[in-house]
Amino acid sequence: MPCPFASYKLLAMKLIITEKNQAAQRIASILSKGTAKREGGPRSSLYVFSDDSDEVKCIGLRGHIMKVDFPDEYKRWEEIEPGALVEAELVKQPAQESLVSTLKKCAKAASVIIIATDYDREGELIGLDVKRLCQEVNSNARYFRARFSALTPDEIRGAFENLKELDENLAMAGEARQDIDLIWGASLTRFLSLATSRLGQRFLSAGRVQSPTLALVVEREKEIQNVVPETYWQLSAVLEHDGATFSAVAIPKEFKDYEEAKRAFESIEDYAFVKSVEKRERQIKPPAPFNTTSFLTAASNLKVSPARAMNVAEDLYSRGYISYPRVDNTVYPESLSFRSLLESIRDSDVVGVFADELLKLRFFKPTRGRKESTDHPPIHPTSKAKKEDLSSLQWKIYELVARRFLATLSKEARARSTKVVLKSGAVEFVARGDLTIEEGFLRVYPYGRKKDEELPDISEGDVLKVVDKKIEEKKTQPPPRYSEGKLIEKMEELGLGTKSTRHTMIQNLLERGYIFGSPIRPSEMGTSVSAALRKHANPINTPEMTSNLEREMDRIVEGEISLDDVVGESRKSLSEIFSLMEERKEEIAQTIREGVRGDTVLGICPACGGELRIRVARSSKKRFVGCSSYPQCNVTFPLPQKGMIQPMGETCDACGSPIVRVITKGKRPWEICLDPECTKKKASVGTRKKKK
DNA sequence: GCAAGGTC
Repeated sequence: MPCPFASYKLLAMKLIITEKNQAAQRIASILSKGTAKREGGPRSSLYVFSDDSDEVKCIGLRGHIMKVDFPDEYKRWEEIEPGALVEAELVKQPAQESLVSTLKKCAKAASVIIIATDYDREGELIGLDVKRLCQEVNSNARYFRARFSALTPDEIRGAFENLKELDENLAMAGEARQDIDLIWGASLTRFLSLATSRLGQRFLSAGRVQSPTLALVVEREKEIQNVVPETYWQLSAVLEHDGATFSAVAIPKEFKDYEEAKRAFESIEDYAFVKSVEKRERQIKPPAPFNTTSFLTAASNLKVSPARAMNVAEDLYSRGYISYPRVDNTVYPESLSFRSLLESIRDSDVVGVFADELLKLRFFKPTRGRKESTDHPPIHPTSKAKKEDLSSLQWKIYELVARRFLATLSKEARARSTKVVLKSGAVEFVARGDLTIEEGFLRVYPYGRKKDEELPDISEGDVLKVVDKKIEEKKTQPPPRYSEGKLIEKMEELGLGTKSTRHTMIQNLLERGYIFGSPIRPSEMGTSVSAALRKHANPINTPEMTSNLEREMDRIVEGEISLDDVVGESRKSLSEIFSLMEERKEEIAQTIREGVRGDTVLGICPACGGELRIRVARSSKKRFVGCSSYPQCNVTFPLPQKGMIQPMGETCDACGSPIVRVITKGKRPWEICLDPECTKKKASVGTRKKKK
């Protein structure tokens, strides 16, 4: 018998599901006009309110709610041929049991379920996972999809007044990515690790994003080593005018032939004649708003690694100081009120005064970046901050974000550049000056500002005294190694990883001992793993694997091809790779082992000039450093037993022993010289004690 | 103990 109250509105319950707590809170607040209440303690992400007499529950997930994995019987690495993973079935499991049960409990009572995850492919996938879970407990509910591109009242109301259907094809495209990443990554990781007997924590990994990223670093190192430096000569002179001196460089900048350079050099007279003076004014535009990549690059320039910068930014975000830090967008949305943002940071330490100044403007003309998307607004401060409330690193990041935001609303700077061409003997010289004449945004955003290079006031026809002249031998420079910031930029350019994962990828490569140092260099192990992948599993070593996958995913979205087709094809090509790789297993293992051995060389023995290597004591199995000239030389040093040891290529100026870096998971890397008796070390320990 | 992608 139908319940007589079935159509009574109070019995209807709407369930809204978002991808993160922040979105749930905002949506509940907007739709309820501020009346929504949090249910289940301060750390819960369930919000309840009523709307047109319906009860509404809004629940915030924490990213993906399901994870994909191999069935249990594939768990033990040693007992399964890695090649077997290529064809293995995949299973989906709840990623967070407690969230799944809360979700199901709410779904049971709901008549309408609205999926309001992020408006992107992964958001659609999370949505499909949610729908499947809810359908297990409630087959009668109606499902909708709310799509919004910002957590603003207009966008949110618009999305909920105009509900759509879940795009299952888009979700399947995400599922294809998940499957392919797991199949390729896990099978190749296990193959490399098993072939070289590196199991446990020392495993060797491979993946669609990490391997091409490692290859970038390895390739750059190869380029650097392959550069045959060309010698050239450069002439310069120091000139004087009214007591002020400046230097000028001869044209051409590079003399390839020494005799020619010498002849030119010898022709330089005691005086130089000013042939021309050219002055130009130019504008320096304020920078574009921060998205994740440009933020991480800027932080990297301040010597804060992307991984740390991201950690701090997430912390500042969760405490309300800055906006959501994972964004692609570099254009402020219309809905952002600059005036109220400026007002909310005007009491900040250091940067508040700049906000005050900007508030005097009648309207704002913010800069725009090239990337415009609708995910989130560019990173900006959301409330004032006091230095004393934050750690020094937190303050550094807050200040960077706040200054950048203020800079995007500030006036351009103006600079005057001067180019002076002079002649002395047979040689023409050029001197350049650059002077900021209007500071504009540079006052609030001085990062990376170039120093003024001032030239004295010179006019055409002047005759200046040559007070010094030089002929210098120089060498062409190899391309520079990547900084972490530059590597993130390069990854973005190549489409590798996402705003949320790029910094973690680099962190991974560092923690696994594939890369090290700043700027980044590959370890011998990283180089040999990359070489092995390039030779035997090349697709995973190139950015094209990602771009090809993107194309296939687009076809899934268009309904031209199915998830199974794409994953099936992918399995087929991986299986071909495996059959060849298994034949060459010993050869691959050999190459990588040589690389690993290469990394045990820590430097030069300060006593005999031999090689200091990491060794393992036969009896205690403990590692230590020993000299390659043993038993002639019996220099040994102890080593920390945990963590990765990497040579820094430097020696301690006090004891002459090599300096190494110790990397322990979860800790900050630290550097020490090998000699525990080193006087410098004792001194520094002493000062540290004093501080306490 | 594998990947990459979300988020805390």
